[in-house]
Amino acid sequence: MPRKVTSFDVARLAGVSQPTVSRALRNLPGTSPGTRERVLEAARELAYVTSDRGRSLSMRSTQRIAIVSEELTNPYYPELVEPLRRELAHRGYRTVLVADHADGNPVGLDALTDGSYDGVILTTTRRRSPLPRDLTERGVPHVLANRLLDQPEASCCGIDNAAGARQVSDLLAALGHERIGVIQGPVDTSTGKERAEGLAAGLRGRGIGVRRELTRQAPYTHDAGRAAAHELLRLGRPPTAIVCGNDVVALGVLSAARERGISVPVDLTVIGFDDIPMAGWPLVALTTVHCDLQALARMTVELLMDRLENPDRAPVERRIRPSLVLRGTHAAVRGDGRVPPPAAVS
Amino acid sequence: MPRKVTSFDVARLAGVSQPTVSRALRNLPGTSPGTRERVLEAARELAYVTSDRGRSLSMRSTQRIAIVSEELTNPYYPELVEPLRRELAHRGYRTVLVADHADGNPVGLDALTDGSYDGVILTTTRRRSPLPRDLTERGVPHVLANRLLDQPEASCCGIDNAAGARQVSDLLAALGHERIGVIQGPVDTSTGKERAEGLAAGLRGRGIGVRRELTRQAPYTHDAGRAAAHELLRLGRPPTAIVCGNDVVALGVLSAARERGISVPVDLTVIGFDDIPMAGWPLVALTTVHCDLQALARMTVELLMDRLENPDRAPVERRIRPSLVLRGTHAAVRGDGRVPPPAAVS
DNA sequence: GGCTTTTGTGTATACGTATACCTGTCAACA
DNA sequence: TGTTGACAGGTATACGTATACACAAAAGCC
Repeated sequence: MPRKVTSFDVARLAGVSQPTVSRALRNLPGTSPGTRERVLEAARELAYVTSDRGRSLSMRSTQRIAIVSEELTNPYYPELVEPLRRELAHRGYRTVLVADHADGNPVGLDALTDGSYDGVILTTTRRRSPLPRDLTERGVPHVLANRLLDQPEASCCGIDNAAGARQVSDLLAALGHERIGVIQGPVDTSTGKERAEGLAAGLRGRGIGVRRELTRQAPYTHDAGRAAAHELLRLGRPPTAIVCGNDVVALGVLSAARERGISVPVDLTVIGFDDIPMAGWPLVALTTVHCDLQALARMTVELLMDRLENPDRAPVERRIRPSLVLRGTHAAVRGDGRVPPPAAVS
Repeated sequence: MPRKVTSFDVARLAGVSQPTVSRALRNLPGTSPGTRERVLEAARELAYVTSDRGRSLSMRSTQRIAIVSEELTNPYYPELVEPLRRELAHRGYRTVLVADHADGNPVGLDALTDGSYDGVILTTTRRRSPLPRDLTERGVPHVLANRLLDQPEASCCGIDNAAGARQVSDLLAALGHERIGVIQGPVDTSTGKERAEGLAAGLRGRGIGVRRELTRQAPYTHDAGRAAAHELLRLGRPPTAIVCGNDVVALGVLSAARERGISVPVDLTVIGFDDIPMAGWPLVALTTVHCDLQALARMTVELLMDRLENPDRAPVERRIRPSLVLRGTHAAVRGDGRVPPPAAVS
């Protein structure tokens, strides 16, 4: 087993000193073309790769960004992480995913502050999470993506959830729905709170009230959405439409409807939020609110770069405007007229 | 902005030398209880966190394992990564996800050999990928999970795909299907090859032939499965059952069937492979082959630990046995008798 | 109470790279 | 031809931790 090859080995083979190797390999000025060529040749021959540990220690920078997220089994987050990764790679940073709740314990603050990362992107932060403040105190640059804090302690980039919810309420009003069920997300998340409040406000503006007995709260999972939907659908007078905290919950509602033999959209309208790819599959054809995660990622990374360069600047907040996507799970309330056809044959 | 606090700062505050701090914080023998207490107190007061860069450089070990995988937007991989992460965390390792094809280029070999990781787990390797050999040459311990190589160059842990495919063929034969469509995975993946061959062998054993005109090949995506299914379903005599390379492809087939107004399972039986969580949703209720990814992860990590401790031992191969899961997308061929009911109401 | 053995802690150094600084060479210029 | 300056490349050191080794003090032994 050959010992790991270092820049000293390359230097010896090329007949130069170690710093010259460092300069030549990075194309810094102050190296003659001939020497540079000899160094490159030697490095190639030895299959030399610069040690990330040595470089990081010496440069006081790892060129790595941590993305903190709940388990990736929620299909929304890979969709958010991928454009973030791409955007960061484009700027020369590697991305590292850090699980939010490793085996039940909250995220290890130490793991984020041990110098492994130049910055942190938080994606599943709760409204009152102490994590951003902790990171600030320890001097780790960070921004929030997707979710926001109650207090503007950090720069953040989110979706304009109120605007999205308003579009949903406009659609439901236009379709004549009045008994509207709501399965909102967790209230300790900004998305859960903003979407629920935006929907209530939008419906109120159309003269429609949201009734407490038709409202449920569920974490962002299929099973929670399914369970909540069963509760609503077995009521004496079930809702004619169910608005969900996000798409995954909406998929749970569709599962519940399937189990009860309720036809969507004929007997029940279901609306999601996020527009994950699955929502666009003909099998699902979910009417939902589309969020441009490319734009969200671009803006988030921009904000992070700003934090890295100007750590003391005041935090800012940005919003991406979403748009309604009409697919196959909405229809006018029964007896009210025509029903849109299901997805067309391609 | 306070300068990053080091073990020297802690040492000064505690009135000891830097090495004593190192020893005390790690509970090494050779430190008196009184001194240890003073050091811990000082570390707490300064909110000291051991620098990962310094420790890694000094210890020649990062306690990090890289998991190389295609984009996480394929729902299978988060399901595999999560138990791997858990298993590795249990043994004191952090996990880092490395994208297989960052922006189109093959995975950066340098990124895996720059000393950032103590070992590598490859999850989406092709049958003839040069990556394992390269890693061996550069002395980076590694194992394969899920997929295998043609040449046994590395330790690996996979599913017994042939056994799973045989169970599928037994089921189809029992249901009376004879015109069987196959949408197999990429032939340059071991999973694609083994499942297709296993199915053909199993059916042949039951006196059923797999016809070339009913066979398609598709990458492991929903859209590819959907397109292939449309091809098969618009044939003059379409198949009565379609066996898919994996669940995601099967979901594409279900989408295509929905688009064409074909009823599953009455008019078409669809079989997947993997049993991703989505397959169990009542909305989908996919009949498929279940793979125990917990077991796969446990075995994989075991193999990797063995590589870390005995780098020169010969590679080994392990297989996890899968099992058929009967849900709602299979039925006896039409006109043959009774049809199993769809999923029951809960 | 002299001897060895153990124990606690400090000193020196390694890990692999990057960079401030210094030196020597050579071209340009008067 | 002596002076200046640019430039190539070497020397020394920093980054933050871990550990081999030295050394002094304390403890055990007769």
